[in-house]
Amino acid sequence: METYTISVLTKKFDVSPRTIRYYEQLGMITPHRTETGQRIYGKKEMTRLVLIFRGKKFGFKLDEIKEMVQLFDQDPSGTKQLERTIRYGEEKVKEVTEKIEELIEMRREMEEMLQQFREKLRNQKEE
Amino acid sequence: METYTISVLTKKFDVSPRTIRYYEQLGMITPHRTETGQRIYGKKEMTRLVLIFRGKKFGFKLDEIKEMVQLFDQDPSGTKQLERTIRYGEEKVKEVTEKIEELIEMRREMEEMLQQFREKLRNQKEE
DNA sequence: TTTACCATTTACGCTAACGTCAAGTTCAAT
DNA sequence: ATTGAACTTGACGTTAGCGTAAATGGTAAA
Repeated sequence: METYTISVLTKKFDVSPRTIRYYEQLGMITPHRTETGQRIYGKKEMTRLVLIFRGKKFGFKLDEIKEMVQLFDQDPSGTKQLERTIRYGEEKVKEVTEKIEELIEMRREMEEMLQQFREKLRNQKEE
Repeated sequence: METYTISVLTKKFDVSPRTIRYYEQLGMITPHRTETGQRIYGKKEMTRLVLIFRGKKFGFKLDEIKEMVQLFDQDPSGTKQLERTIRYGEEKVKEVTEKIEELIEMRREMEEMLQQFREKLRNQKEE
């Protein structure tokens, strides 16, 4: 079984140890410990961290990310729990879809302006 | 010519006056004033604010947004300036494109997990 | 065993992006 | 003319997300 120390993670994700411990403090990850108290991170923690940093990249707040991570990671068993999870997940998918659409619109507008600048540049060069 | 007071903007964008004034303090908008000192916001400020709030939605920091807004709004005249603006703009478009692609990948993964949960739910209901 | 590094907890510090008074001015309606 | 809402400028307060320093303990190689 693959395990990592905290220093390995700081290199893998290019963040400080403080950052990793802070996420633990918020209850987003729960690494095991050696007898002497050193943190050991397994595969589960790794996948969580990947989700966390991806979430951060898109401007989600840490407590939003915490919700999402817990949701997609705790493997709900009860029927009620399953249904709740699915509903929540569908909403999150919808939110992401909206973000995507707005970003596409944003890009369209940016390209329009760029096009105008390009034409202006052509006109200037002709004279 | 359409103009607005600050209270109209707070309703339009659903933020506090403090927020609007803070953006002015950072030099992101520069509303005109009446003789008594009241701020008046015109069309130009409106479009800037739209850009600002859109940027915020995607997790850009205010000073990043400031750069982008100034860029696409100052209508550069010199040939050198134009070329610089176009290059910068193309880079921003590229960044946005990457964000879009990653978000799409994220959504794909979310839907995969959801699909697994749905199947699990079906299996539970059959028993 | 010493050197050098990696780990731990505790705790105070810092910046961004506002919130929240306070104290005064102006506007709009009665 | 008065009243109340909306505006103004300070200035201090707050929260998230870490940074950083201090004091201490474990570990691996020479």
